Amino acid sequence: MSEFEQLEKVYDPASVEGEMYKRWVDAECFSATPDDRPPSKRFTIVIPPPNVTGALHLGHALNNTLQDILVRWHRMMGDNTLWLPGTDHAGIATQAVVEKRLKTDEGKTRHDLGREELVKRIWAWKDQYEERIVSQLKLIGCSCDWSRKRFTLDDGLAKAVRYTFFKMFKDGLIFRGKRLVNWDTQLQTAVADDEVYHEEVKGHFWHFKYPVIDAKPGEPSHVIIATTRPETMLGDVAVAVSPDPEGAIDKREAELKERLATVPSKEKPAIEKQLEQLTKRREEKLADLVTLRNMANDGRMLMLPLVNREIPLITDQHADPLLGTGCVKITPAHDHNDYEVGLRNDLPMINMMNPDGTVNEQGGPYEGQLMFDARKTVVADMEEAGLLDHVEDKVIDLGHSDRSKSPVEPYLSDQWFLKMGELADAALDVVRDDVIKFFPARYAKSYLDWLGEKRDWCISRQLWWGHRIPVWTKTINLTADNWTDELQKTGLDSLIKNAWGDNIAYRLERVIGDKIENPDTIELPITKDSEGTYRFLVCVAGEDETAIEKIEAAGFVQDDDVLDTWFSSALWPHSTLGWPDEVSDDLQYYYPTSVLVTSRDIITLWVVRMVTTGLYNMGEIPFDHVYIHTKILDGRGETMSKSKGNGVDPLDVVTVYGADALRYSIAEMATETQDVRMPVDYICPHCEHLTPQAGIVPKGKQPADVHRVTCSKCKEKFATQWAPEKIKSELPVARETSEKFEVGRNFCNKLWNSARFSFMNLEGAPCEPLDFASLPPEDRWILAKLSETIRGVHSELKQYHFSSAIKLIREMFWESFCDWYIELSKPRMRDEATAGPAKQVLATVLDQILRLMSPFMPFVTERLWEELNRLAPKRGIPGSIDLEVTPLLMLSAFPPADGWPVADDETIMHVFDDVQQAVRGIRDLRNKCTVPNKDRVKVSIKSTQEHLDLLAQQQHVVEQMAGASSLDLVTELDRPKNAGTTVVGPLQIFVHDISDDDAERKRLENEKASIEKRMSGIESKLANEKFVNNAKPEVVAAERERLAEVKKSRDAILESLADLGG
RNA sequence: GGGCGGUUAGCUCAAUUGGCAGAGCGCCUCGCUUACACCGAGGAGGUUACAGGUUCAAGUCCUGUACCGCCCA
Repeated sequence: MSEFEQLEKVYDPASVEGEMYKRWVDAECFSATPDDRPPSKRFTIVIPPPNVTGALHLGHALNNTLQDILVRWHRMMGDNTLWLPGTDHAGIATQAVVEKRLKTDEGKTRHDLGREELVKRIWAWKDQYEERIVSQLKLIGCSCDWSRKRFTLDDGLAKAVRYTFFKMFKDGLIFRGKRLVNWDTQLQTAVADDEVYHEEVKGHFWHFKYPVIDAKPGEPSHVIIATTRPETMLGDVAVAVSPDPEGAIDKREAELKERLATVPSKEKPAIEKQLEQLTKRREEKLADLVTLRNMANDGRMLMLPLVNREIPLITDQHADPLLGTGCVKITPAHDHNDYEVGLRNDLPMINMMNPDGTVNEQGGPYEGQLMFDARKTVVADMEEAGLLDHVEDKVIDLGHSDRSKSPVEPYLSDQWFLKMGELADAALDVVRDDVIKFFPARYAKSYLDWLGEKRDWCISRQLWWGHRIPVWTKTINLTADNWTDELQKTGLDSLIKNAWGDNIAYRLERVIGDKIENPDTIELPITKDSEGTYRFLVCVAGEDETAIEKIEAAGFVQDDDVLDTWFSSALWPHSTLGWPDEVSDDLQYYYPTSVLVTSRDIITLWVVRMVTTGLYNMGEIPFDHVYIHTKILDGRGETMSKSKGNGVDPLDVVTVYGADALRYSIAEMATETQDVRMPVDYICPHCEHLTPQAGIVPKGKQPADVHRVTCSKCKEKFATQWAPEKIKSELPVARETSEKFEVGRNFCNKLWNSARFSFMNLEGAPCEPLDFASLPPEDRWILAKLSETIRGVHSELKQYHFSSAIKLIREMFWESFCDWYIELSKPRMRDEATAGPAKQVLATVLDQILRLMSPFMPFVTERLWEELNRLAPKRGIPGSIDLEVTPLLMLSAFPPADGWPVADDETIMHVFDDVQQAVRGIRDLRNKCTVPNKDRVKVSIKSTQEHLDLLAQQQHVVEQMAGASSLDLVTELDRPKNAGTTVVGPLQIFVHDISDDDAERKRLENEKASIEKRMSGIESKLANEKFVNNAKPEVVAAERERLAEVKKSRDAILESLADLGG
């Protein structure tokens, strides 16, 4: 006992983690360089770049821990392994947080600052949070090649973005068009569908009358429409009715009748009621609906009140004859459904809103009012005009911008789009053909379904933070006579002749009214027929400053918009490796990457787009595998998010429990199908009492920010980590954590202590060839167990089954190695005659355990490896289990994929299992009869000679582990007096002098009852002819065997009862 | 409205192809046995959400219902 005494009794992560990480960095363990290893021995992951909006939370910890496990595993398997880190600029999200901060801290808006200054502020924010993010990743042990860290806005990536955009523009894949988008009136930008969340709010359903112009006899003088957004009537262009009201009602009736026939009787009344209502509707409304339909077909017009515009009554399937009056107003520029109706019926699209959410000139007298204010005035005016029929209350599912939390307005605006048709086809094929595999496989469906729709991708955002669209525009009037002069004047002639080089592409759009003609059909020269207003779009690739200067000098103006963040992240797997630079060894060597590790909600946003652009730019898929991992939800099953304030900072977990504990727990949580719930607690900074977060953070999608919390015990106030700096400076900040991480901490401590025990005994451990057959059974057993576990871990990790892999390790380590093997080694270590091989096997097994655990728990294992190297520098069993010992664990070889076949031993596994059963039987008896732990007991086991022979080899195991002073193995035995009795398989066990007859009889009666219950179950199964005839023969045979075993046990119990004088 | 998941012990989750429903935590009993009380030994705890169906046999397959996530409209 010398050096190893310095190991503390309890593992202290803080004293180890920083030192170990530094050691790895100093040894350049993380850096990757192309070499001559073949593609099968390369492993690459590009990190899903965390966005720089804020610090990382547990979801990121999970995502990155799993990547690190894979990366460390492959590195230890000898693969040339690269994990490329970086961050994402996250356009709207980051701009929004900075703007919010600007507002709260300085009361300013972005317009007060101007574009340049705001972008400067965002860069500062980015620098701050990127640093924080990187430090968080390092703290949890991520072995990224930090020298290759990238950011989606850095120069290399900007270049990739411009080249891609240029190529797409040139290939005619990018176009500009009017599109209905979700408009955030506060941030004044379009927001993507995924940035909109829906929330039910209380609203109203206003029923308005629109007068019919020149109603014929028998026709109504007005139609009634209902709307939840009355102000949008200013943009109405039609009213639609059902083209086939009879048919629609008939169809619904038929459906209901069919359901009525099949549903259980208790549900029938509800359907009958619906049928009744349907019949009533047919009687009361059908005639009116038919009249309206006929009016529409006859071209009847309506007078739109307030703005006095004539609009047509039309038929369209969007109008549901079963709802309301069957009439629906059509506002194509302000409603997604109506937009479709507008396209179908070639209706004009009247945009009645300004970007700031006020009514524009189309709203006539309402111009300048905020949409919400216009709602009130419109309703009041309609009422005054006698055109308000009635109002009802209604709950409305209203879309809100995730960024500003304000309701979004559907809004018709100019946007840039990427045509998805052909791009999507290619990306669909690679997944259909299994060139890219999803784990779990079912997620391929999400990918295919979404991409199959081939919806054009809106790539423009009205923001200041991001890659600015590299297109310059100028509008000119051209006639057949002047066009050559005009082009020359602006310098466009040389452009068209391509005199400015390969870095320029242009396109002409003809402007007709507020519509833009399909640019594909526009060609020069201009003729009499094609005279008119043209918009010239010029796209510049790369950073051709000369070209840009010329264009701008000619009066061209660069587009204000920036690209959707996903446009740059779509290029991430190849742009980070050096594309589009032609000479890039990295790109050649490491692309395609091996696996993308991410969460399912990002499949359509990101995975799809990486595949698309990877194929487009590289002609190759970006990764072979996509592993979709679980999501961590809070204790109530809600997604954790910074804005909700229910997230957990991994740093808190690392501080309280240690990085390895965090990683262990995460690996254990990473199961195949389930999201995991994690009840979170605040740790009171005053009294350390845990206050559950669930009771504090309000439920729902749009909760109030939680900044101050009162401790549920000491009633002192503290701040949450998501609170603004001001509050944090006034109140102590509570750490957030979850007891789930205790599991990991305990595991680390167990490992630490089992190693500590080993170190106390390992000094002078030999390393010489050993004859397996001559080893004691526990050695052969633990080595067989180890081999089996190694194989299992490989197999599970190959399928990304992290939880199963760590579970196998846990079972082998804790239940086999600690609970049995170490215990059994104790007496051997004290005896010089047996200590040699015992030390050698212990060192070997511990060596392999550390290697197995290293990818999961790199810090503690590295520290223990250091100690193991000191005490037993040579390990393994030469000729059988050859181990190369390297100074750093993370660079040593992982146990081989096939385990150690030399150690595989089915027989010993079975026999040892039986012995364990016997020991547990005795321990159970001891416990039930409350025998103190210290007391040795006399044990007799009665069985057949065959069983006893096997048991005899392991007599010492039973004696030691069951606390037996002696163990008699006999074929015949009279029941010893006051013995506790039990039956384990073929063994009848007697523990002497621990019971009395009455208690024993009672226990045996209970056992008899339960065993007879089992027996009769099997008997009735076997008595069933159908089972015997239909079930697989091996199943029937297994049942017969079970029955025989159970019968034997029952007989043994009966015998014991008889001996008791029953 | 459509799609994908989920509902199993008090809690968090497992359960290969349909074939004896498991683990960890918590709980109960006992134990500070010289690695570890962040531990050890033992134990209790289940109508697998609900209603039908297929099958010799259903947590697992089929149909429907309810509730919870998420994605897409």
